[in-house]
Amino acid sequence: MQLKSLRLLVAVAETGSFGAAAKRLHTVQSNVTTHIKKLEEELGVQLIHRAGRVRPTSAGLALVEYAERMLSAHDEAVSLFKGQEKACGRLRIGAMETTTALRLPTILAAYHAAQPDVDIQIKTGPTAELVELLLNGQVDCVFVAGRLEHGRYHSLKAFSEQLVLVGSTPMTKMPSSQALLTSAFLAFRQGCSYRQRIELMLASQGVNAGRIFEFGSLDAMLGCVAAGMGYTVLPRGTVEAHQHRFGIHTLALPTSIANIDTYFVAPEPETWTPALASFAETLRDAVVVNEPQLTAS
Amino acid sequence: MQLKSLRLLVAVAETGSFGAAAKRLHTVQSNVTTHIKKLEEELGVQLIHRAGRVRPTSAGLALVEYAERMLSAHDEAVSLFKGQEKACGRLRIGAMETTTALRLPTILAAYHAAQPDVDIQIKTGPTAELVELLLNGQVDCVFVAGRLEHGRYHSLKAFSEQLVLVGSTPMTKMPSSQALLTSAFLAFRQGCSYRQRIELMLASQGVNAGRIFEFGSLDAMLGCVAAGMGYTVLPRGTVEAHQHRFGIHTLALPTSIANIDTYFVAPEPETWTPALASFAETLRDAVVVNEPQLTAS
DNA sequence: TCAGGTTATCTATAAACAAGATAGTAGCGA
DNA sequence: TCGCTACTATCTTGTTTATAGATAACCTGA
Repeated sequence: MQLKSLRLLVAVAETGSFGAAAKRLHTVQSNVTTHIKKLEEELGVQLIHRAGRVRPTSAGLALVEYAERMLSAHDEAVSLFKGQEKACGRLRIGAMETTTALRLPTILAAYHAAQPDVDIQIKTGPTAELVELLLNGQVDCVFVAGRLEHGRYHSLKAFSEQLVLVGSTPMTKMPSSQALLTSAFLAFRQGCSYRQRIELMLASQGVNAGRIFEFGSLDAMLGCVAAGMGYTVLPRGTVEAHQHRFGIHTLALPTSIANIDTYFVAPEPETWTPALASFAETLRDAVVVNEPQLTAS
Repeated sequence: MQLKSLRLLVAVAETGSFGAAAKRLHTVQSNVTTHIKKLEEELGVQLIHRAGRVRPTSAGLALVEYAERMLSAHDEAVSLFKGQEKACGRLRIGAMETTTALRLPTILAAYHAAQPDVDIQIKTGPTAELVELLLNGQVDCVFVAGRLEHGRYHSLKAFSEQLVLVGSTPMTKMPSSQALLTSAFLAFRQGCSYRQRIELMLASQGVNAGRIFEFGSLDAMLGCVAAGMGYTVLPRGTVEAHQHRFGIHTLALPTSIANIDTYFVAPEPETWTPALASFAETLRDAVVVNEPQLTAS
């Protein structure tokens, strides 16, 4: 059973004529006859009343209903890839908690305005987890800290963040090693690249990582820092966006530790759905506006 | 885009290998490559990651979802015709009010027990209307009074009914012409063959059809007869089935007027869905039990 | 019965397909 | 780094299938 034959069957049922069906689908009447006949032989049922008025039999009518389901699914699938201008379908994005909170809203708003027919799904998690999701094909693209060395993946430097130390009291210089040792550190769960930076920072101060509490959400973490539970390390922009809600204070970190780049990573562009391609374009536009010195690889 | 290619795509996505997909669908690996490649060219997107693990790209995953919709519709359609033993789908039956009330329940119960997966739809109406429905393909088969002369239709004498005169008082002989003239007659709406019999009966008594009230339902009609509104003519069996609920009385009519045959009419058997074929069989069995002298044409 | 329109059949050409053989490639382990 | 293995891509060949056009058969309505 071929989609071509079913399309002809539907056309015959609708036009009530083999010739008209042939014309509609740009072929000749003899081919319509052949296709219908083949369908009938395949199913062992007469599908079309030929004598007098040409119209579908009960069996034909029943098949037409299924044919319409198949054809509409087919046409929808085709429009997923060949839809002109407007993309449709689904876009699954993986992003770090901080990126989701700070950077994505603007971009998603712009994207949704451009492509209202795309269903957007966001999964948040630490870098390592996101890379895993991408490798498993459970998301279409991710925003992670650092480019993915794995070949056959497309990386685009999306955002540059400045990490700052966040505490509950104003700071003018780095807390003493003693203060750091006795304080707790709050970080995202295992795998978050920011957490590595915390450990790096502590090491640079000659302090071994002490107690590190793990959090799943940004709000919870900042709330706890504000409550004096300890320190954390976050992008400056993220903190500033929330500073009016929490009683928190920041301290700049040394450049070598502070600078952290967020990359947009996705499989090769040849594998992109129009929805993803369009998202990458939206992202590129947004990045160019913010910092013209973008790097693709 | 062919169903065959989509089936291969799904198999590749599920097995994670071209060779395994080929084996599953009883073909060779080179054909799988060709089909997938053709799909990719057609859609302008890479569907399968070939390097390392063979797995679908985001685009491939999206297409697989549509493919599954198409294929399941296809398989369902095939099982509609090729399903062994159990028929499925839909059966649209047209029947007269009296047949529906008196004869169908038994048959439908037997049919439903045999074919539980068939959705049954009943449309009731007078003979002329039912024939119209059948000719238009809006029902799959009908029960009507009299065989359909139109060629290319399959007729089977299903039931023989004895029409009786129904009134609100006990009758031992035909009411007088005078009584008939001053009485109202209750009948189904225009097109009901029983109504023609009423007029025939009145004519045989030398009376012109007087007031005839039209009803849409049997219950309403019998209720009105019981209330003394007038006479009606109905199959004996139908009346007997309802006699305990209404205060009504019957009088046998002359054989020439009384005998009326109900036929099962459907298009040619070649056009039957398994659901309809199975129904015809159930009916034939039921008819043989009741009156072995059945006639098919 | 005839005319007009419609479907079925036939045929030659072109295209598509399936299977097998072979070449190329990535990943793995020594 | 070097094979080894398992996999996909490509090429070839014979066969099947699709297409368009011409023609025959058919039905319907006048």
